[in-house]
Amino acid sequence: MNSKSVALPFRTTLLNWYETHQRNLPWRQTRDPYAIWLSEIILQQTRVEQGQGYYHRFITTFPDVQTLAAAPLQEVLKCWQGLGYYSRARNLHATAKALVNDHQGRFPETYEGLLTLKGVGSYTAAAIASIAYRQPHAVLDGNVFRVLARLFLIDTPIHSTAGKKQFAALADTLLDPHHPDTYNQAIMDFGALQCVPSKPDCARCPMKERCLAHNRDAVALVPVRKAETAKRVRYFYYFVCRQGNDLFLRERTGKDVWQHLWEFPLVETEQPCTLESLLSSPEVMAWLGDSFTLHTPVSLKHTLSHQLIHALFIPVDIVATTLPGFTRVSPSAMETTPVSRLIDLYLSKL
DNA sequence: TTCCAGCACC
DNA sequence: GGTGCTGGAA
Repeated sequence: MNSKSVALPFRTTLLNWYETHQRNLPWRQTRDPYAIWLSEIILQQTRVEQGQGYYHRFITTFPDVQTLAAAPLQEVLKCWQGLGYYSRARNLHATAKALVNDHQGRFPETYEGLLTLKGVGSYTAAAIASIAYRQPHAVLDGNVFRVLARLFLIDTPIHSTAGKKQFAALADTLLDPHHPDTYNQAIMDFGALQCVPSKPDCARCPMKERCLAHNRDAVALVPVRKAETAKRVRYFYYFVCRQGNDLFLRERTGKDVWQHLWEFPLVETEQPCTLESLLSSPEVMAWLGDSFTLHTPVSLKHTLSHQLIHALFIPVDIVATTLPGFTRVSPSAMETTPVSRLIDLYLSKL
């Protein structure tokens, strides 16, 4: 295959399509690296429709890198609550502080410099370099993998070492070096709107004549991904200790999900267990004290990328006014306390 | 109810 | 290579 001979007609067709189909997104109205960086971090693993509301809240609350750096992490996490992959918010905050403290609040102006930022990998570095600085770096996100795998009928697994090399080389050949910003946004929009993951409308596709997957009836077969590993199953028993309208929570620490988010007293097991056995454990007895009132437990199932959590929320009115190791949180203080989607969902059902 | 899409770090 | 989330489509 001679990639160069297909690059020009591909770019032309793509840019023609983009002129009439491009999405109007708020972060496309700027070349401010801060705004572009913020939008790209939010959009990692996140759909544009969901990301827009968060982007608006962030850019309003933290209009520049100085404001973000000066904010407490808890405020950033609260703004991020519900978006998932909370390390993105922690890295966002850490990077803002590093930029302000060590680089006068200015962003690196090269791809390699951008790569040194926490939370910025090859995709995000290429996106910022091309969109904010118009440097010729091809982005390779899920959309681009899909478009290229279909057009050139590539069945190399996209995340294998060989696949990454092959797709990166191809993407670099196709990139329009004079308009890397427009080109990159065009191919991502093309993947998001036209060359969609399932049942794309190939009859209306401007690329169909030269799409190998379409011509060979193999659109559904590519891109190829590696089989994913089995999910870990965990059982969470949350004791929702209540003192009047107040609740007791603590911050999650350690190398696990939901770092720095807050939660109720928790017993975790690998196997399901009975409420009776939990109530006889010394830890739980210490939380509940001698006199308490149990209420009907609420069961929720929560799926994470590599885990399945069976959660049981057990509301208990307790007599004690303090719980060692926990913070007593009033309903109004809950408004500023970041919690996981799981706990948010439980609270919303009350 | 299940499946699936979407990057970075350790 | 394993791990971190959520919401919308199927």
